[in-house]
Amino acid sequence: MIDREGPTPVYVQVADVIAARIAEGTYVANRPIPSEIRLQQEFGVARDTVRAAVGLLRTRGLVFTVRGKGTYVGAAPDLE
Amino acid sequence: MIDREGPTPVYVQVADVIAARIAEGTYVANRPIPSEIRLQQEFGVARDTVRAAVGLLRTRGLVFTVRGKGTYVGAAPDLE
DNA sequence: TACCATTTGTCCGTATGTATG
DNA sequence: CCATACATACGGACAAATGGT
Repeated sequence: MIDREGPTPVYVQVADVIAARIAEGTYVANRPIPSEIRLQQEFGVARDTVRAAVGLLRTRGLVFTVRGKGTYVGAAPDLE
Repeated sequence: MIDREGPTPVYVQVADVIAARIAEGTYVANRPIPSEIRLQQEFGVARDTVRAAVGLLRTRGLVFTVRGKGTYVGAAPDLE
């Protein structure tokens, strides 16, 4: 699932997979995606890499993160 | 008790000590092992490290964890 | 009901060391 | 040298479940 030989960085590949799951509806709006630990276990990558991937998605506005809770699909709510 | 110089990661050493205590009967089946805070105090390690150690034991099926309660010796009950 | 202590779950930031391209 | 990636380890903050007062 992850190609370590190709030119695309692993963290970008992980981000792409998660983005695809969001697009498919595997990960649903306002629902959390798996935790960093789960993701690094599933993809077999380091924490560094998972965090870089999630950071990318956050930059793209695909997810937002709430400290102590998790990372959610969608745009960050103004407040609550 | 913990060797930070050797090749064995600290979290593996902690896991080994806990596993030994289970084998010895110091920690008893269906009874909780000390909390993460207690363990990090005893071993002088970070919570991160304790959680990695407990995670190992969980993978080995030696313990199971219930959020808000603790980590218990034995196999996880199906339901209750 | 409300509050509180304990415990685990999750994320954040940092740091060190190794290795590859 | 630098970016990427892995592994380990530290410390902190906040969230949520549990159980008791």
